Formats: sequence, C-alpha cells, structure tokens
Amino acid sequence: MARWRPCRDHVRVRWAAGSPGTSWADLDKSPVTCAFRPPEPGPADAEHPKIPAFFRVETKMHPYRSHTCGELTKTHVGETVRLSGWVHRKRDHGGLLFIDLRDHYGLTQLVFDPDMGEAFKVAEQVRTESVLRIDGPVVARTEDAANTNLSTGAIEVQVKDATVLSAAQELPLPVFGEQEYPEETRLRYRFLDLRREGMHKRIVLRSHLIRAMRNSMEGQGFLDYQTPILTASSPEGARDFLVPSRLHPGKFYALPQAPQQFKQLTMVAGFDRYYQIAACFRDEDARADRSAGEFYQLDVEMSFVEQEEVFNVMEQLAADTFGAFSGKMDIPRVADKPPFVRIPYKTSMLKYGNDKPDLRNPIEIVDITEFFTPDEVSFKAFKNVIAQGGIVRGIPAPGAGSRPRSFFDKLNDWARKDQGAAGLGYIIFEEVDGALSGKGPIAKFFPAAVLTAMAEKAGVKVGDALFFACDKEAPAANLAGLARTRIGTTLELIEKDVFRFCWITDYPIYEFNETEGRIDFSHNPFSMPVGGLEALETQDPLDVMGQQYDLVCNGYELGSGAIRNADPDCMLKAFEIAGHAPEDTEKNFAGMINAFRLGAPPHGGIALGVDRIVMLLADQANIREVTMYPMNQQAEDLLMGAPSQPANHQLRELHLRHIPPPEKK
RNA sequence: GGGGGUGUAGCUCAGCUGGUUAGAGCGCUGGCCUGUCACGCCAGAGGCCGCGGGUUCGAGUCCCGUCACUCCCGCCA
Repeated sequence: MARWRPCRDHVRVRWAAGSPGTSWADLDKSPVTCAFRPPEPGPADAEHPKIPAFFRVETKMHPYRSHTCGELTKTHVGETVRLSGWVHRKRDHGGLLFIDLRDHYGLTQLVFDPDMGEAFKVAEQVRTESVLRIDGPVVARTEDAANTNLSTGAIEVQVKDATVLSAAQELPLPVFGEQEYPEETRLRYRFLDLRREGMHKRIVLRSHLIRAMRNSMEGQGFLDYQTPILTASSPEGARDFLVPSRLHPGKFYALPQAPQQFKQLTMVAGFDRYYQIAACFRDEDARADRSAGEFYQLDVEMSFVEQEEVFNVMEQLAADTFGAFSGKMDIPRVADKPPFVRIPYKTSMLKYGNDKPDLRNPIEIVDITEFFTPDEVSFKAFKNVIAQGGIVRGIPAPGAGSRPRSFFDKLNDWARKDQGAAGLGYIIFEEVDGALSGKGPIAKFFPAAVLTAMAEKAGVKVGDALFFACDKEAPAANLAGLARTRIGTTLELIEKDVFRFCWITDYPIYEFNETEGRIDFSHNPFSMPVGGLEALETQDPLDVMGQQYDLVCNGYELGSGAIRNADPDCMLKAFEIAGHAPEDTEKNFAGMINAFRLGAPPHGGIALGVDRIVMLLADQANIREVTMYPMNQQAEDLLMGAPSQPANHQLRELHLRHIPPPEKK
C-alpha cells in the first residue's frame, strides 16, 4: 500500500508505507515506490502542516515532470501531464506511433499522431533508451485497447509536445526483454544492465531489506556506530588490501577485513549495543556467492550477554527481514519461525557432511562403519580402509530403487572424477519373498541380518538405496555431504519456496592443520573457550569448545559470531596454543588487550552477510546479481577501470616503486 | 596456483562424421503500414568463426599452445 500526501498542482509524492519493509508482492502491486521516505512533518511547517518544506513545490510547471511513468490511472483522464523517462519500446505504425516511456516507477504508453507535426517527427527519429520529455492530455483507452499487464494500462498520453533530453546511440546491451547477456558486457555497461527490470528490482529490494535490518536493530535497542576504513593490518585471517602512507614512508594502512576489534572496543567503551552495515575488504579469490574484494556485513556486538541472547536478537532480525520479504512475486515463501534449530558442529558434520546444512534436503547421513567390520562381511575394499582408521558414512536415497542403472553409475563417476574419491558404493533394498534383500554390485558381501540392521540404522526401506562413502573421517564426511546434496537434488527431494534456518553451535576452538602439522584456530581467534583459561591449561586443545556459532539458511552460511574472549590472560594463552608467542599477541593486538585490562564487559556478537541474504530473498545463485557495481572474478571493475596504473608522481609521493613480476616462461 | 565449461554478426544462438559463397532471431539502415503493447510486411548492411601454430588437397569443425570470461578446488580469522 502507498499513502498520498496532498500537494499543489502537478507534483505528488508517494512512498511505501509498509513497515518494516515492502515485500516483492507489494512492489509488484505498487510499482510507484519512492526511493526515499519523506521526513516526518515538523511543527514549523505552518502553511502546509502536513507537507515537509523539502517537498513543497512552486505552482509553475515542473521543468521535467508532473507525474511519474508509473502513476497515471483513469482518475487522471483529462489532465494535461508532463512526463520524462527513457524510450523503452517503440511501435511505429507509420500513421500512428506508440512509445512506452519508462522511469524508476513504471511504464506509460504514449501515442503520437502525425497531426501533431513536430512531436511526431521527434518520436519517429528517437532511438530506444533516449531520454524524452513529453506534454499532453491523459486519455482513456478503449476496453479492447487496454493493457492489463501494466498498472497504467487503462490510459495513455496523447503527446502534443516532445523533447529529446538526451539522445542514445545504438546500444551494446538491450534494456528491453529478459534475454541473458554475457557478464562481461553487463559489467562494462552496468548502468544499462541496471535499467533492466530484474536488476533494477533486485537493487530496490536490497535497499528495502537494508532499511528493514536497520529498523529491526534500532527497534531492539542497537545504535549504528561508524568505524574506520583506513586501519591497521591484522596478522590473522585473510589477505589484506594495503594502502600506502604518504606521511610515513614504507608504512601502510590496511582496509578492514571486518570491524572486529573496533566493535569489541566499542563494547569496552560502554556503548552496550552496536550494529553497522559495515564494508569489509578481503583480498581473496571470488566465488559465485562471494564478491571479489569487498562485501557488506550486518555487524553486531552486545555487552553483558550469553549466546542465547545473541540468538534471540538475530532470530528477531530474521523474522523482520525474511518474514517480511519472503513473498516472491506471486509465490508465497515460508521462513522458519524462531527459535531456530540448534545443531552442534559435530552432529552437523555427521548428519550433513558440513557445517552449513541445507535443511530443505530431508536426507540424513549415518555412520555405518560397524556393519563393515564383522567377519561374515567379506567386502575387503572398505575393510582395508577401516583398518587404517577409516570410517563409512551411509547416504540414504529414498525411492532410488526405481532409478535406472545409469543413475548409480553417474553418481559413482561424479565421486571418482569430480571429487577424486575412490567411488560411492551402494546397495538397493528390495523385497524378495517377503524379506528385505540387497541388490547391486556389493550387496552379495553382506549377510541378510547385517543388511537388515544396516537398513534399520540408516532408516531406509524397500525401494530405497543406500550409498557409502568410505575414507578417513574428514574426507568421508565431506564426500557424504556432497553426495547428500547431489542425491537430494537429482531425486527432487529439496523443499521449494522455504527458508530453513539453523544455528550451528559448539565449534571446537582449534583444529589440527594436517599440511602444516600445527594447531590452528578453527573459527574465530577472539572467541571465548568453554571453560575459559582453565580449560586451555588442563585439556587437550583439540577437545576445547568455543562459544562460537554460525547462522545457516538453505545451505548458505549467513553469519558467524561468538562470545568473545575478553580476558587478557586467556587470550594470550589461546593465541599461544595456536603458535603465537605472547609477546607477539601483545604487540599485534595491543589496543584490544590493553582495553581488556582497563574494564571490559563480557560481550559477544555476530556478523551477517548482507549480500547473501539479498541473494536468498531475490532467489539468485550469483552475488553479482544483487550488487550494483560488482567487480568481475578477476577483481576488476570493468566500468571504472579499476585497478589502474598510478601516475609516476603519485608513486613518488608515496615513496613506492613498481617491481614487475618475473616473466613467465 | 590447479581443474572443468564457454568463446561464430552489436546481442542470443545454429553450423552434423572436415567439403562449394558461414546461417537464424533480436538490434541496426531504408521503404510500407492509424490501435499496437515481443506490432506487422519488404529490402539491405553487418563476420580476422577469441588469438597463434600445426595436420590436411581443403579447418568454424581435428591437434597443440595461448588469451578472455565463467564455475569449482586451494584461499576466505
């Protein structure tokens, strides 16, 4: 719904009134959704108490428009209007010519009659995507000429006067239509791509979503505080983007990978509840769901809290965003209601093969190592792996029994060729003479009793299949997880039009790095270990849990957070276990450690990936579809030409000299 | 750094086991058309078949290399 404010003459202002946001469905119903929201009227505005001064307009004709291209209806018939917009589409009948004029708000059909002389000539010559201003009366269309697909389809404007405000040359990329185009072209001409309906709508959705996030956070007592962009490099984490210092030769700033330390310092500074839509910069390679170089997080931190309170705030945020925006065009989508399922990390790795499970997929992996070890089971291939510390994970494939042999062969090929695994064994369960029986290349190695027990543990029935992933624990779990996704997708078991959330909890604080042969932080180095300093001093580090958690939706990691380690001694010890000498930690995190020695509240928080949330709500698999000006996979901005070579004088000022990389042979 | 896919007209794509002059739709140019909304009809222009090398009587097609884009692995506290 939209509200109107009375206003003089030709200018009207309309804005979306839905709070906290407007759904896709609302956007569709109401293409006139103003990009800005007027401020509340102030008492000083005496003459027009309801109209903010900002919107008061002189009575003379506006130079560009009296209405937008999305708002004219039958009620305007008879009015003379002025419209400006882009020539979306032209239909030239020789003696009669139609133009669909487009702006942010919608489309209006213009009619040009040869009797109009000049205006008709302008229309004949104007090319699509030129910017046009017209004047003329609104006339009703006859019933059979009306276009019900258009909000303005009941009327058209009979053009009396037309001016080309900006002529467009031949287009490298058509705006009209839904055809797909090479991404390189789209990025080079991003401003044209953004004119197209789908992109335009997604960017508006993104804006509404961010407003809803802010509303939700403010409503829950959080305040937005800005943190620096030019900051110090941090030894942990991703590769930094460095910015040379002019005043300090040889020294560099780093762009923040996240405002992690600043938000913790903000808690020490007593601000209690912080949030920010924060730009984060990491010099790592891009993926479909990961932008090159930079991305945005809803960054959150709170004082005097435990894990549950962070969850509560985020679940409310999810309800205010996913709840409010879950409608997609005319398809209703359902978002899980709080509280979300909590899944310990270990359970997730077992049942789903990763720590970002897609709970729309009903398949659950089980450990079935025990069925491969008895003497009466003669399947040597797996026995050998198990003898060397391997395990077997079973992936049920409900209803796969009726699939052709090629279904099983394809999965096997995929496991071997794409995943570099030894393969995926399988057994198809069927009924023979009233008893459960196994079919497939390896079924013959299992006595009936073992098959029955295995089927029971895996929850598979007659007509189902069970796949096996056998390897050391980590690769077996990983392969099982990938197979789970693949099988669920192929068998069309994935729920549609739902958002399934969960919290992954109880992460181990460390993990063993096989290649480097050392202990690394597994999650976030600033997390409080369960049991604190004592746990670090008395337990095997690999057994210590961290108070850290991820928020997951439909297989995407939306965000990650922790209750922080705000005890200096515990922090030094935690870093020491991960191979950082206390004096290094003191130096690298001097600001924060000192802060913790001067009165730090217990605190914790989380950061959510804004871009990924928009991806989910806009139903897109590629993050660049919801980003206005993204870089390509090689981290180049094709529109602005970044990165670019600096001028010599710039380098001199920064005390830098370019050393080209060695030539490749 | 590694693996996969793609690359033919401005754009989307077809082009078979190698074989005459490389096609279609959209767009563009010109002409016709007074109710279209993907308007219609007629005509035309437009191609280093990503680039380099090779095999062959002959390469868009086969082989080798290379570049670009993209997806994935590594990486992303």
